[in-house]
Amino acid sequence: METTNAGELTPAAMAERTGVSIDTLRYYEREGLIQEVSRASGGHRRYSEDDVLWIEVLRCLRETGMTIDQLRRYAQLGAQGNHTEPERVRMLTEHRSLVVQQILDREVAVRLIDHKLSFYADATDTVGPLDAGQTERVTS
Amino acid sequence: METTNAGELTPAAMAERTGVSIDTLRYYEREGLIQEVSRASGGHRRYSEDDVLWIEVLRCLRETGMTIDQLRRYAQLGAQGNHTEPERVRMLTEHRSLVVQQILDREVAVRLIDHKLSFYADATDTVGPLDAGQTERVTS
DNA sequence: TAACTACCTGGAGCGCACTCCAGGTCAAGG
DNA sequence: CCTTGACCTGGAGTGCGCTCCAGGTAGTTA
Repeated sequence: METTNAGELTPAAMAERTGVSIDTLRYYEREGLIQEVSRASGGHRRYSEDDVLWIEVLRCLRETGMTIDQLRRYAQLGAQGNHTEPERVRMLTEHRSLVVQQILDREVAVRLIDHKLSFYADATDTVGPLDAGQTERVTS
Repeated sequence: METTNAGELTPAAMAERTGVSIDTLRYYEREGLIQEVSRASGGHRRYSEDDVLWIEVLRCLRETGMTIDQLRRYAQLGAQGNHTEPERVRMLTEHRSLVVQQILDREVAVRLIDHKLSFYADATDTVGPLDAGQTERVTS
């Protein structure tokens, strides 16, 4: 096996660590979400521990609905230096309120599901035809 | 204008009420998510108040990640009568735990964003070059 | 030396959830 | 009667985020 320095991860190891597939890692790099991944002899990628942290940030933002476009912008701002901090803060603040809203929406969803479940629990098997359709009453 | 009975909604009115576009309403119907929408003369759809409630349930489940395939299955179970209740309960219960997990994930995301924001707040404008990149330290 | 394995690149393909379009119908208003 | 506008249908198109593939290279193992 090709020698691997301490703290350096092969693509396979990186995929294992982060749960992001090798293809997706390359895709992120192509799209400008990850900069300058170092290379071993033969051109093989070697990811650092910092790369791991960065991927975890990307995934966290991505999984909460930030688009690839926005992630690219955020990454490029980071690469451009300190003067871009206000814009990065703006992006994070905006995304934060989006995520907070997602939480609120999902809390509503859980309550709706619970309501429907309690409806089914009450019904046991003595329900009439009114309950058979798509629209047993939802509004409490 | 074509006569509209009380409590009946034209496609345009339905879109307005539910925030779901006319095209998407038709798409849902084609896909079997909505059954037997009534028609006015000339074949124009007329949605009922029950349809409104059902669409709101669909959107609630859809927006929390239930796929069209699963929604179709859920809708068809509803149309098949009471004996499908156990399966519907199973689907809702499973989806519920997915949504709960989404909430937990998003709470983690908010904390991560707050951490990064507090990092920026501390930095004011006296930061060194170490902070410029993609990977200012994230782990507390 | 030959085979094997992990990785490389550029580019095509895919699944999902819509979204749009062409061409047509039909009731109401002028 | 003619125009207008909301709606109809079947089917094609779109954008996003991956995911896969062909053909090639470079170290390691037998």
